[in-house]
Parts: sequence; structure tokens; C-alpha cells
Amino acid sequence: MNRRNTPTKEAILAVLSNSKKALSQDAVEKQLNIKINRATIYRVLNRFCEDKLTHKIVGEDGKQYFAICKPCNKLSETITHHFHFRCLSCDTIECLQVPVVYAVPNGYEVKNANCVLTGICKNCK
Amino acid sequence: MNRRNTPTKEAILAVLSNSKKALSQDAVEKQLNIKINRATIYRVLNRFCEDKLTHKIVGEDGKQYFAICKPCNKLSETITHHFHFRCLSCDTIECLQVPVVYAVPNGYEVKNANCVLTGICKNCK
DNA sequence: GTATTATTGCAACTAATTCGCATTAAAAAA
DNA sequence: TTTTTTAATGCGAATTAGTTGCAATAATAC
Ligand SMILES: [Mn+2]
Ligand SMILES: [Mn+2]
Ligand SMILES: [Zn+2]
Ligand SMILES: [Zn+2]
Repeated sequence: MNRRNTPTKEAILAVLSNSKKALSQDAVEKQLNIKINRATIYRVLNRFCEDKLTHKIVGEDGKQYFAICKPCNKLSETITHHFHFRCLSCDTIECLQVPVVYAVPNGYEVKNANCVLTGICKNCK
Repeated sequence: MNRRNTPTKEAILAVLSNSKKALSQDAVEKQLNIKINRATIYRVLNRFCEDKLTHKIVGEDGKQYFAICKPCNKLSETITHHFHFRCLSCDTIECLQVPVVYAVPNGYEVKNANCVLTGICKNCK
């Protein structure tokens, strides 16, 4: 199933590129200047993830956030797993350039990591 | 608002105590031998969290899991933030005795951490 | 025993995400 | 350039997890 170029895809990608924060479907929709269907936005975002263009973070609010972050693209696989920070005040999630370090017990195979720190961000203090 | 002792509370606590894994509301309900309302289970679990008897983990599946784990009770605040592991095969979350280590940029205040590794657990390999 | 109010059950509700299906439109083929 | 193929989209309905209002129940204090 080959990917196709569509205005929808471009628009959503542009929004993500211009954002320093990870965005929820809702946030993406609000920042779009064209009207795109909710389900479609989810589908596009998930396709981006499949293609490793973005990554998905799940907050302790249980919501999905999507980010295309600099670290992810330029650095090695190791730092690909980095911490995220969710500010309780401005309710945004951002990628921190802080690698996730851990060691798992024998016999465990880690495929992914979802690490979110919560608190108050620099701007909101 | 003082807490009261009820059979419901005892039953749910017993289930959590006997479990080596973190449990969702659904999982708790299934393991109970008495019938307790869904909303009530959530309320009891959240009360446990308020009272620091349990802690809540949110998986990348967006669901809430509750655990009363050994490390949490006997160790210091520092290790209270530990990694969790969610097995994609048996779909359970467990507390790892692996501390979460990080350093945040200046001006950030961390209040909580939700760190979940995903993959295949020892048993399922 | 009586009063107070935390706890519970039930049903309705909310919010986030997904899904089925018909329609549209990229891109490949002719 | 037209035709064909099928990925992408829109819409509405469905699903899932969790919450909330409210009346009934029951633990605890008096
Ligand atoms: Mn990132
Ligand atoms: Mn734990
Ligand atoms: Zn903030
Ligand atoms: Zn497993």
C-alpha cells in the first residue's frame, strides 16, 4: 500500500513541523486553516507514526500526542527514547532531549518506551 | 472526610495485594468474588491512590492500572518513581524495581513520572 | 439508639478513538 | 490523455474507559 501525497497530509505535516510541542488530534485540528475530518486526522497521524515520521506519546491523561521532534530525526536510535514533559498548567507535552536510561531484568525484551514527566514547565513558573 | 472500613474496600485491597501485577478496573472486577459496581471500583481505587496506598500507571494503551507494590512501600521517595513494563503478549503491567533517572532543564519542576516500557515479558518469551 | 455523612449502586453522560462504508482523487497503467 | 486501481477522505455510528448526579445504604461518632 503505497502512500499518496494529499493536501490533507501536507497540511497536518506542516502543523506538526511548525510546533515545538507534541500535539493531540484536537490541537492539530485547531491549528489547521483547512477543515479536516477528525477521523482522517487520526488516520494521517497514525500513518506518520508507521512511517516513523512522527512518534506518539501517551500522557497520564490517557490522551495521545504526536510529535515530529528534532532529536528523533538527527540522533541515533538510543536517544530516540527520550523523556517527555507535560505541564499541568499550560497542558502541553514537549520532547525533552533527555535519554531514557534503564536496565530490565533478564528475559525481558523492550520494544518501546513511553516516559512522561509531569509538573510545571519553565514558562509557567 | 474520614475513611470508613467496608467489605468493598477490603475485597478490592485483597485483590491488589494478592496480585503481582498492576490491575485495571476491569481486571480487579474479574478477580473479585463479590459483585461490586464499576464506578465504585474506580472510586475505591482512586481513594487508595489519594491515600498513597496504591499508585496509578497509565499505559500507552491509554488505560489506567493500579498497583500496590512492594518497592513503593518499603523504599524511599526516590525509588517511588520506577519503571513499569507492559507485555504486549499477556497484556499485563508490572512494577520493575528499576528507578527512573533523569535530569530536567532549568526551570522545570517535576511532580510525577509515568514511565512504561513495552515489549515481551519473561514468561511470554 | 440516633445522627452524621462516607460509601455504594445505578443510570446517564462525557471524551477520545476507532470503524464501516460509500465517495473522491492520487498515481499507475494503458 | 483517458482509464484503471486503490489509497485517502468524510460522515456517522460504534466502542471503550472513565466520570458524575443522585438517591439509598451503612459505618462510625455521639
Ligand atoms: Mn520526541
Ligand atoms: Mn510500583
Ligand atoms: Zn507550562
Ligand atoms: Zn507477558
